[in-house]
Amino acid sequence: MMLIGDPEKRKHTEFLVKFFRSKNDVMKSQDMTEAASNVHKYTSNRDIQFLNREGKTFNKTAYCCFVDGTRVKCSFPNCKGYENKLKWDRGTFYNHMKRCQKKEYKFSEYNVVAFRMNRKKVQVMNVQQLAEYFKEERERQLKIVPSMYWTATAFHKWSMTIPGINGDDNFQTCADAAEFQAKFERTDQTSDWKKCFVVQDSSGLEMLCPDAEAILNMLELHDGDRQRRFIDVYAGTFPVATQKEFVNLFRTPVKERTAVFNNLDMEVSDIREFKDAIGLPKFVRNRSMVNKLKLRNRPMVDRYILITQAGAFTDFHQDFGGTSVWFHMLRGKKTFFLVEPTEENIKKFEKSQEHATETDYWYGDKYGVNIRKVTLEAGQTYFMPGGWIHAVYTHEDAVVVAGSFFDEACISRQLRTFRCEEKIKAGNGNRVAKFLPIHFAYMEQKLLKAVKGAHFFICGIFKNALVLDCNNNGSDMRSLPDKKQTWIIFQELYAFLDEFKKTGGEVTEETLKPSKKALDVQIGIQSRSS
DNA sequence: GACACTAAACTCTAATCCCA
DNA sequence: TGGGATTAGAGTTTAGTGTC
Repeated sequence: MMLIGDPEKRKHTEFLVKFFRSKNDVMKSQDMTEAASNVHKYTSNRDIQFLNREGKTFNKTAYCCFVDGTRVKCSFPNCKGYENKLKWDRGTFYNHMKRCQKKEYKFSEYNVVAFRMNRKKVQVMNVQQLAEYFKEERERQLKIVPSMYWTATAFHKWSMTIPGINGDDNFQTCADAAEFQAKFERTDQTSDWKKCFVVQDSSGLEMLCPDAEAILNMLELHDGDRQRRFIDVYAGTFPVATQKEFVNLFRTPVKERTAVFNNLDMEVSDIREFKDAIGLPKFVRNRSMVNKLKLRNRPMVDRYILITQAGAFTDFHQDFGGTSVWFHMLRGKKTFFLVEPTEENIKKFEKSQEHATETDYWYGDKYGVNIRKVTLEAGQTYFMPGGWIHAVYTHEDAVVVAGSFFDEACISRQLRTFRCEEKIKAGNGNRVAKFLPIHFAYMEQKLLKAVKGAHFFICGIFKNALVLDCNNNGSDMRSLPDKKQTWIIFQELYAFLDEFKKTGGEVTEETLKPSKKALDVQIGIQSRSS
C-alpha cells in the first residue's frame, strides 16, 4: 500500500519535517522525552498552531509521533504512549490520540511527523519513512537474541513448542520441604546430585526471608547509594545506577516504561542487614562446600537479589563456575528453559557461544537439544544442581532471593563448567571468584585426608606422619564402597588443579605435592592389587 | 461489569482500469 | 467515451481481550 503518495498533500508533510529539522534544540535533544518537550515549544496546545521566529502563530495540522523504546507516544503532554510493535498502524495511532486528547480528528497521515533516536541523534521522518524504519528494524531485530521484536514474536512462538517437566525424571516437583528431602534421598542425589527440584510450599525449608516489598525497601535503605550495573534487556546495554535508583526504575508502572530492565547479580552477602535478614535454606547450609572449609577469604556469593521487569529474557547460560543454586520467588512469575548438562549438550552450547546473540545460531532451536520448561510463581523455591544450561523468561515483575553454592556432589560439573568458561573466554566479571582456591582447599582438607586414611587404615599403628611409609599395605579405594566415589573425585580434582596451577597463588606445583604423593601411592596400591 | 486497549473490519470516496 | 468494476486511501467502528 502506497503511503502519502499525493504530491500536493505531500508538500504539507515535507514542510513539517523540514520545520522540525531546522530547530536545533529539537535536533539536539538527548532522548524522546526531551525531544517531545522541545517540539512543544513550537506548537501551541489549542489545535495545532506553529510559532514562527517572531513568535507569531500560523496554522498547520501536525500529529507528532515519538518512537520511544518500547512505547510510541503522541504529542499530548504527559502522554504515556502505547506498546511499540515496530509497526505503523494508522488506526491505532488515531485511536490513541483521540483517547489522549479526548476529541475527534480529521486524521490524515500527511499530517504525521515522527521522531526517534538514531545513534543518540534525533531523526525526523514522515509516515512512509517511519513505516520503512519499522520494517527494517523488525528484520534487524529478528536476528538478535533477545531483542524486543524477537522476544515478542519468535521467542513466544518457540516457547509454546517446549514441553513442561511432567513425566521427565530429571525434574521433581515436591509439595513441601519434607517431600523434597525424602525425594532427594530416595532418588540417590546425596552423593551425585543431578535432578532439579521445585518446592511448592517453602515454609519448611528453614530459611529466613523478608517479603518482596521489604526487600525493595531494604535496598533503598541499606547501601542505597551503592552503584549497581544492570541490564537494559532489549538494548543489550549495561547502564549503572545506585540501588535506590534501580528500585525506583523497577517500580515504574508498566505503561510508563520505555525499556525493560533486569538485574542478575545484586550480591548482598556483604551487607550486614541483608545477612541478618536472609537465612539460607537448611539444605544449602548443610551442603555448601565453602561452609565446610577453612578459607582465608570466604567468597560472597551465597545471597543475592534478582529484580526483573516483565518481558525480560535471559539467554541460555550456565551459572558461573557451575555453582548450584537455590532460587526463592517472592513476587512475580518466571519460566526456566532447561537443558541437562550432558557432555554432548555442553559441547553444543560451547559451539553456540561462538555466535552469541545471533538467532541463526541460537542454542534454543538450532542444536537439537532436549529442552524442558518449568514455570515458577511466588512462594515456590527451586533447587538446581551445578552445570544445568538454562534460559529464563520473566512474565511478571519479579523479586527473587537466590544464592549460589558449590556442592561436593556436583564437582565434576563444576570443573566442566570452568573449562567451558575458559573455552568461551568468559570475562572476569562473569566468573566465580576463588574457584581454584576453593576446589584446592576441598581436595586438601577433605579428600586428601580420606585418601591418606585409606593408606593409614591398614597400617593403623603408624602416626599420620608415617602413613606414606605404608604404601605397600594400603587398601585399594576402588574396592571400598564408601571410598570409591572419593577416589574418583580426588583423581579428577587433582588432574584439574594440576592443569590450571600457576606459579604463585594458592594452587602451585609446590602446594600440590602432598596430593600428588597420595595419588601416586594409591595408584601403586591399585597396580599391585589388580 | 465497566473500562481500556488493540487489531481488524467496515464504510465511503476518489482514482484508475477495462471493455463495449 | 462512458459506465461498471476494481483498487487505493482515508476515516471510523466494532469485536475481542485483558484489567481493575
